[in-house]
Amino acid sequence: MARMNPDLRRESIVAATLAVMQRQGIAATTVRDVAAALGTSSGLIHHYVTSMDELITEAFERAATEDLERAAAAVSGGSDPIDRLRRFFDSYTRADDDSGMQLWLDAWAEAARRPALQQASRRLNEDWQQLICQLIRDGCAAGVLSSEDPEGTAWRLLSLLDGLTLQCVAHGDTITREQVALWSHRAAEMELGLPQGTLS
Amino acid sequence: MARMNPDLRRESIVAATLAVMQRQGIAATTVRDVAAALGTSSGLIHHYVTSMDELITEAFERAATEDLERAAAAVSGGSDPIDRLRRFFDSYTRADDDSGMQLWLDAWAEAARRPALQQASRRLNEDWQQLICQLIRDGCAAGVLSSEDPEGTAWRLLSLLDGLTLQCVAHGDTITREQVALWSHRAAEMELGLPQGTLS
DNA sequence: ATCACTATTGCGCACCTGTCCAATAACTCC
DNA sequence: GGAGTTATTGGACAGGTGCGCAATAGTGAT
Repeated sequence: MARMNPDLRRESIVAATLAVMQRQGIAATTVRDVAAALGTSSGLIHHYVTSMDELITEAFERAATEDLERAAAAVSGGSDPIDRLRRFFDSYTRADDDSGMQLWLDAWAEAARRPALQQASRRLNEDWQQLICQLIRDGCAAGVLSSEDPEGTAWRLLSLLDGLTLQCVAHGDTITREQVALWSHRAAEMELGLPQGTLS
Repeated sequence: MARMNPDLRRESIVAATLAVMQRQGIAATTVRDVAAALGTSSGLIHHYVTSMDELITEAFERAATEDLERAAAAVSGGSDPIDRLRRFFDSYTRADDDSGMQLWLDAWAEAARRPALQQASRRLNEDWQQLICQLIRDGCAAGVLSSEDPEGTAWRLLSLLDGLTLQCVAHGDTITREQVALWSHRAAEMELGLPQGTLS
């Protein structure tokens, strides 16, 4: 393989690791797979990364952070709180494929055994909850929706989305993506005192 | 190791497998670990079981089925639907430790790579949903609660419980068991047209 | 053109995995 | 007691794992 700028090389390693993780799952991601995906040798990976654990955590953290930023971008701009809420559910529900969520399933399961991964996963979940919470507070301030416990409501909505998507990804089509969207809308309408159908 | 009745032996192998799975996680459970837990040799395991995959699926299926039956037992008897609902949430929320739910996290993550496990997991989830659904229908028939979509409501409540418990188990104490109970009660009250505080 | 530097290689090491199998030990029945 | 059955053993096998390291090749400065 041609020589490469170290920063770019490290970048490409993390990117390749992420791709392998999404395809094969965290537990089945090996140094050799990542090297093969890059068309290089396994030794090179260890020249840039001290351990496989560190690499996996870093790749997950990057992917998850990008997801969050995408959601944050989706709800920014346009000041109608109801519309921002709609856009939030859209960005969560309309993932291109299941690999993103499958990565979360892996991370949750592995968290108990990988402290660094647990810390990253935990922090990112709290950020998601804060994103929803802010959306609710803004809507309350604007007077278009109501919640007597924005923090709790945000946790309930996030957990419901996680739980529904989980069914979707882990069990094939026990429930469909359309149902995830519809049902999370219904729950949000109940939580926020909105007329049924406002979000769908 | 002393000779043992084949049926009892098989029983003990599945039980030992389950114990190892709960301690180390599904992915890290090996034939040798199970054999060591029993104080026997690894060859013995394969004398009773055709493959490791089959063994893991069987152990998970047994543990999960027992959980479900415990919940079903908790809601049977006593005909007050509200009280049965309360008992259901109690039995789900008051697990002795986290290892039971951790097993579910593992199963959901592994489901994508183990078809037999996915099938078992899927079927058991549907059974849980049916259990809740029947509870709701009974309450509707008795006129003490209302739901215009019992199937959907059951999926939402189950997914919410899964999502909340997930946060609890995967992320330490991001949210507490008490909050899981309280928040799922709130959601159920909203879903079923019950006055706030009915279930807590 | 020669040098120092370092990105990259590819193999070796120790260890782990599921599965299989001949040998052995323990039990039952005659 | 001897014979037949089978539960149990312990190691062999082929393959996989993360990691380390001497050797190599490409690069920029002198």
